[in-house]
Amino acid sequence: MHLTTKGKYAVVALLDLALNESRFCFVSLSEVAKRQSIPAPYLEQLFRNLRKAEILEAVRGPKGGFRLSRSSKDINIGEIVSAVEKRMDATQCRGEVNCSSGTVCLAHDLWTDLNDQVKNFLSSKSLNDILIAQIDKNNDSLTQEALIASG
Amino acid sequence: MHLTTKGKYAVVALLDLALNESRFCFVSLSEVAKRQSIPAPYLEQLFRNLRKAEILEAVRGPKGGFRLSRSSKDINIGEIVSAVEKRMDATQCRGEVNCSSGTVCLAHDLWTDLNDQVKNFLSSKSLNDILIAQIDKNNDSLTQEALIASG
DNA sequence: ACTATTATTGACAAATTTAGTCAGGAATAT
DNA sequence: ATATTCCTGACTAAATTTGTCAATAATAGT
Repeated sequence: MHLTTKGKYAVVALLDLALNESRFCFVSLSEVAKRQSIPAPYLEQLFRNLRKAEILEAVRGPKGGFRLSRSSKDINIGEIVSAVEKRMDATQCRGEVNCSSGTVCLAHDLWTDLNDQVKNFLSSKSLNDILIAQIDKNNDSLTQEALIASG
Repeated sequence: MHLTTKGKYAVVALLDLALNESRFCFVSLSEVAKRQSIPAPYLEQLFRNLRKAEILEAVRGPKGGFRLSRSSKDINIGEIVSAVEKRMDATQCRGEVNCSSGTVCLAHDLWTDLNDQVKNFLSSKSLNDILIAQIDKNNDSLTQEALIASG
């Protein structure tokens, strides 16, 4: 089970897109890359995968760019991560499929369960959920600061 | 967050040890390695870490070998995995600690939560839990077979 | 004391994966 | 036309994982 910068970059980039897109406006890859400090050519690779997974839509040319192909409420973190990560599945015992045959893999169910656990967690969160949580948090800290300042 | 063969080998090896040890008998590394098809010199590295983490005890010389330093009920999968995996922590945003300073990492809490999720799951399972589950499973399938055979 | 067995240590090497780069091409608004 | 932007495939470098090796230390049995 591998969660690398790919998955993290992808999620952050999509959050950035969700924040900065408007219905009729596409956001260029280079803007996102710059704002989030992600190497642009690297992000291209990731966006490629996200487009294949029908999470992103693109338009070429000037004023072109990317936008989410669905509402941020209907895109969950799990699908983003598995669109860009190739080895997210923890099930494979040493990469071989015939794990239960031959020598029994004593821990097979353990890894299956862990896998489900992670998958369920990531699938239960939408892009929008993350944004809301972040905004709430900022408001709280602003309120805190205001209270302290006024205190 | 990386779960590699190291973590999997370690868990399987300890399960093997738990199954094959008796209170006064140490099991040699090479036996475990052979039974579980793990390259012995590689397993040495892992056992080194498991001993440092005080999960294993060793005795050298003939009739020497390893055994669990505690009851299998008191060893959880989480500590085994973190004894051998160096990058299990998913929190770090691109490896940097100062994530929340400077540019805000929009997804920071997400990865923290995921981390907790995995950590809690793995810590909640003891070696013994896994063994019991496996034994129950085998009994069930034996019962199934017996039922089928008896027609 | 000698021998065989087994763990201990540190360093090394190969294979794989991740992370990042590059050059050229295709679409499109102006 | 031209500049902008996405699209594609291939490539490189760095890091990590996986596995190996050789020499040493401890100990049981003889």
